[in-house]
Amino acid sequence: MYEQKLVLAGLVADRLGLESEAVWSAIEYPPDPKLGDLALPCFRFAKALRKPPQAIAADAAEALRCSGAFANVEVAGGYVNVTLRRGAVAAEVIGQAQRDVTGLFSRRRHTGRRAAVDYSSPNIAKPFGVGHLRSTMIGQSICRLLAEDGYEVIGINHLGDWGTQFGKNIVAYLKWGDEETVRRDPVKELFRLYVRFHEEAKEHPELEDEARAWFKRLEDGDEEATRLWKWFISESLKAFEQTYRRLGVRFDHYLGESFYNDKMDAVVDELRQRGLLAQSEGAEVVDLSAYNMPPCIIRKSDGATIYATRDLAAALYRHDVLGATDLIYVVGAEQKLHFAQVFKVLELMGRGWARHCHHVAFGMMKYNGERLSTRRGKVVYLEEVLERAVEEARAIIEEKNPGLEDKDRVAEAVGIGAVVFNDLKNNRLHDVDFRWEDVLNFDGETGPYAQYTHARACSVLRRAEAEGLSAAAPPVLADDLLAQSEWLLVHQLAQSNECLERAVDGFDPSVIARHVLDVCHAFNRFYHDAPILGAEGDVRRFRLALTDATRRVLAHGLYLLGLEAPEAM
RNA sequence: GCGCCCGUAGCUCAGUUGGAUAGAGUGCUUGACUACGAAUCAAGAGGUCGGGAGUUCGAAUCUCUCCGGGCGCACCA
Repeated sequence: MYEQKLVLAGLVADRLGLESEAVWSAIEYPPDPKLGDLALPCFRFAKALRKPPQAIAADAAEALRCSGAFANVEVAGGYVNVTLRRGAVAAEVIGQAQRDVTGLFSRRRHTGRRAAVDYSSPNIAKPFGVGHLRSTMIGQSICRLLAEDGYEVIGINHLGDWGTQFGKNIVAYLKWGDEETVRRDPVKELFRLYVRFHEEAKEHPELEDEARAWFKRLEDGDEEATRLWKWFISESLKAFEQTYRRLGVRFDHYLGESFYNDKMDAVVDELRQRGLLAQSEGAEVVDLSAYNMPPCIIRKSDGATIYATRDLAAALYRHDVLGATDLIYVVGAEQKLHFAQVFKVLELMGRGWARHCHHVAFGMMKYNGERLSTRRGKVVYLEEVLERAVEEARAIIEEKNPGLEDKDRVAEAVGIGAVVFNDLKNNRLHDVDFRWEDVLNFDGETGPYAQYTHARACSVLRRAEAEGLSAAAPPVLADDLLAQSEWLLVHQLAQSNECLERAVDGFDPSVIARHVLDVCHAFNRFYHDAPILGAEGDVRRFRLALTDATRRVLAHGLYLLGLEAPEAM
């Protein structure tokens, strides 16, 4: 649709003496396809041109008609409604999808930029709950979206691998744990020990002192403490990586908080040199009152650094060492103020690139309306959610398609697809209340629906191939040979690039999820409305090519969301 | 108290950045498989876009105000 809009904008801009960009951004889609395929409301030009909108619309329509570029141009009130040469446009859109789906989605606007995306970032020795799915899958999808639009992407897992909690882990392990049990199920066992620590500490507060002492030893490089700490990390990572593999998630770097331990002094020194550091209530802070924010604490009153210091060091590392031009943080909305402070301090440190730092916030995951809290042991394990969803998928396959090959692999793809899609389809910022019924629902606006539609298209194409029919390059049909449902599908496919742009600009995978659903709906409607294999000649060739284009767009859209697209299910 | 986010159908949510008659899914009622896959499609009922005021040709969208919910507001991350 991009080409068509360019042509329209250019013609109208020339005639009216406006900027092409201004016309372009005014173009929209009519509410009813009977009105046309593109619409240009002329109200906003009235003031500048000092003419009534109707006259402007008439003038613009005249220019469009003369050009002969469109099938039909009508004026309705202050609107110009344009009907495209549908046969030609359809062939072009389908051809594009078949040659290179990526090209249908993206104009690669950001080549030459490198984005460091910080996502997932679970805490070591704590369970991977459903809540972590948000950062993980939103982050993963954003990585793919940015790469699609030309960015070079670096995915970073900023593991929570440092802090006083490790003193607690060590104490609890030495008192109540054993190597064998930890090895068997590291995360669950370490977490069990951690929860027990908190329970026992209520009765025996001296445990807290012991934990602090052990963390101090860790900071001082004590051999025993370091050994245990490293062991906890490697065991936890094994478990996390298993989950990441199931989800199809991968990182370029695992750079945990501890990685920046030796990089924070430089930050503090620079802040001091620049005169940004102030004493306040015994702590060293950057005063941000001029920006209507509380001070950013750099050093606590006991001299220790804090997470803002660490995030500053991490940002500098990502920019200076990793060469990132854009820093993306996929972290919960509750940390909004923290990131606003960190970005502001970077700016005050003279880092102009601070304006390319983005906190991609998302709402909280709740369960029965309550906040999930690992500390209080309130967790829904992600592995359990995935397992139940996969079981559900397997049961449905047994019922509907017992002869399917590769049942296990497909059940895995569909079950996990349901969970992931459910998390990506809505506005990031909404809090979500986790409900089993939502996750285990495979009908309607769901991942399995999208996967099913894809498999259905594949199925038609398989049959076509078996009959020796080609789905390659579509013929150009006469406009009136195109059924309404066919055109609506083409029109939907053609909007892929604007969806990608909106998704990238807003760091919002849900735009793609919605688009995938819209394509599915349009395809299924077309599928019911028009026989594909039962048609003949050019019409059949066209419909097969359209089916093939749809299949490609769906597979790619699902990829951008991090879902698999099985060819049968 | 201050700041940010959210409020649209019974429920979960879209709404192309101020445009035409506010749309999906789900649930409910109903129709379509001897049919290229029914994990599908179609039809119906269901709305004071939280309330009120303002801005203008035009507001779910922008401004103000009130109500309701969430999150944050210095030594946890």
